[in-house]
Amino acid sequence: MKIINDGRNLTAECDGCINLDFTLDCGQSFRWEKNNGIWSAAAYGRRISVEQKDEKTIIFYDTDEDEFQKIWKTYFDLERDYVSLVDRFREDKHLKSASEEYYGIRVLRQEPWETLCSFIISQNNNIPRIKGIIKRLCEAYGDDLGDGCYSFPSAEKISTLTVEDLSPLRAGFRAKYIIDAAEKVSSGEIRFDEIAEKDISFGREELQKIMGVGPKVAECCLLYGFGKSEAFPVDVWVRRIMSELYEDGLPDCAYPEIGIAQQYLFHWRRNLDNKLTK
DNA sequence: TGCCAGGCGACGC
DNA sequence: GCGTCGCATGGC
Repeated sequence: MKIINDGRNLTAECDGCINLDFTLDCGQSFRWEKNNGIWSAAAYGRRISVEQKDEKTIIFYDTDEDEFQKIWKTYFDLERDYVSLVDRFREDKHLKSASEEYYGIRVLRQEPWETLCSFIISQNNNIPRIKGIIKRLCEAYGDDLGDGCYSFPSAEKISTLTVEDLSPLRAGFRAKYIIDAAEKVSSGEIRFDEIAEKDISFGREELQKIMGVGPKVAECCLLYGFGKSEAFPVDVWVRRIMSELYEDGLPDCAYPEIGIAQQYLFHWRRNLDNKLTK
């Protein structure tokens, strides 16, 4: 990867297999918005805008090299060799179809707290509404970063709130889960540094101590928030894929990064139904 | 209109 | 341990 710094923006020449449209709108992050070809969001307390110029070139607006190295390189998983990884996925027929149709999906490395909270909100919910709830949460309790952009409110901040305070979010039964998560995280009962460091099974147990966090939410949090690519979230779509195509389990070529394989399969299967109903 | 959504907790057995 | 049900809300 080559970085060009013109003093204001950074241009990254990636190795390939990167598609922002797929990556930022494939159900792993709920905060990105596209306007005039430029994707914008807040992450890690900063506002960031990115634009894809060609199949390998991404422009990072309003950042600097230091911030890029510390945050965005990891956030966009730019150091992983997706070209080789997806080549390996192609050994399987269905994974080949999924990864060719959605070539360039990357699994983002989001903040653990935002990821945990977002996937608590995601349960028994649909993506447009998940986005709305998270947007209202950030606007109500996040920091104003300018241009109508708000940071994701910290666990400490949310732990001072009540279920009633969250009622304008219209999160329904999930509000009490958000509060419980905030309390356990801010008190140190759940420690993200330990989860990041230790084996995935430790993270599974720890996260499921939170009310409203079961196997699926924990798995999403470990995959998207802790970069544990061996995590494998099973939702209704992945369950369908498994029963329709992989009754005997995933193919060997999906291992050990089965979480990344899952992201291709999830998006592929979900959009198949969208196409059929249109 | 009714069905369903990137599930989970409570409950009954 | 495992199956079933209710859950808030609203997108389609």
